[in-house]
Amino acid sequence: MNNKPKTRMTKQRKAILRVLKNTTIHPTADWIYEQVKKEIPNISLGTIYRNLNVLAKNKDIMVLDYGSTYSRYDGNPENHYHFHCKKCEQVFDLELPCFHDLNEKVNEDTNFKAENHRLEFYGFCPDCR
Amino acid sequence: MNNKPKTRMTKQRKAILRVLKNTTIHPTADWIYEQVKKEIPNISLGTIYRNLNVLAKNKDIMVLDYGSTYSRYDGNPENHYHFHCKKCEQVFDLELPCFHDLNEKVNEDTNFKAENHRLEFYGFCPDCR
DNA sequence: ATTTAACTAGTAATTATTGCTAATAGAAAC
DNA sequence: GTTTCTATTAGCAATAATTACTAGTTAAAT
Ligand SMILES: [Mn+2]
Ligand SMILES: [Mn+2]
Ligand SMILES: [Zn+2]
Ligand SMILES: [Zn+2]
Repeated sequence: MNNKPKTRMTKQRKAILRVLKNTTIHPTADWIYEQVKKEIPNISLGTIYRNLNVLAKNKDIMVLDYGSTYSRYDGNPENHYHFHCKKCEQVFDLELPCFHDLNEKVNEDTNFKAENHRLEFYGFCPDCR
Repeated sequence: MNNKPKTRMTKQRKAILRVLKNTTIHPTADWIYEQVKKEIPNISLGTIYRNLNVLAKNKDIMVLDYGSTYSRYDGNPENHYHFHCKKCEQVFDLELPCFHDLNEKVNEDTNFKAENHRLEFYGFCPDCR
C-alpha cells in the first residue's frame, strides 16, 4: 500500500543540503558539485543531480529554471520572489512579503484552481544599474 | 556604426510566425516544426530554432521556460500571466490585467531597478480540478 | 549482528539546442 | 527586369545538461 521509498540521510545528501543551505547565490548543479567535492572528492555528478531531485521532491529545497540551459537551486523551500540582473546574471532574493492573495484572486476571477505561483523580476541590481 | 543585421522576412520565418500566432497552446519548438513541415516539408529544425530566437530578440514573440527540459514559445509578446496545470501540463493564458505596479513596488522598496516581471501560477485547470 | 533495499561511483546514453558550411534567395540598388 | 550583396537556409555534426544503468556499498530497522 505505502510504497514510498524511505529516504536515507547519506553523508553525500547531507553535504549537498548543507552547501545549498549555506549560500545565497542560487547555484547550479555544477557549482554545488565543485563545493561538495572539496569534502567528498570522489562524489559523482550524478549523485548531485539525484539528490537535488530527491530534496526538491521532499520540499527541502527549490528548483529555479532560468532558460533552458541549466537549472539553479535554492536552499530555501518557502515561496519567495527573486530578482534576475540582466547584466551580471546574478539571482537575488527579494525581501518582499509573499502575496498569497494572488492565488485567491485567480481562484475568484477564473475557473482555475491556483495552489502556488512564481514571481520573478528582471532588471538591474544595485551594482549594475 | 549601425551594424545591426537587417532581418529579412523569408517564407520560413513568415510560416513560423504565423503558426505561433495562430495557436494558444504555447508550443514547443518541435511542435512548431511539425506544423510548419506540412507547408514546407524540407524545413530544418535548426531553422525553427534560429528563427524563434530572432523573433524573440525582435520582441515579436516570447520564450517561456518550464523546467530545463525544453522551452515553450508564445506568439503574444506583451507581458501576461500564465497558468500551468500540474496534471495535464498544459499552459493557459490568464485574463488578469498586468500588475505594472509590482515593478514600481520593487523599485520603491529596494535598490534594484525592475524593468519587467514574470508571474506564473501553478495548480489545476478547469478540466483537471 | 543481520538483513534489506535505498543509495553511490563510474560511465554510457539521451536529448534539446547550437554550430558549421556550401548553396540559396530576400530586397535594395541599378 | 537585372545585378549585387549578404542574411538565411538545409543538412548534418557537435555541445552540454541531465538522466539511465549497474555492480558494489551502506544507512538504518529489526
Ligand atoms: Mn531564493
Ligand atoms: Mn501566453
Ligand atoms: Zn547585476
Ligand atoms: Zn489540466
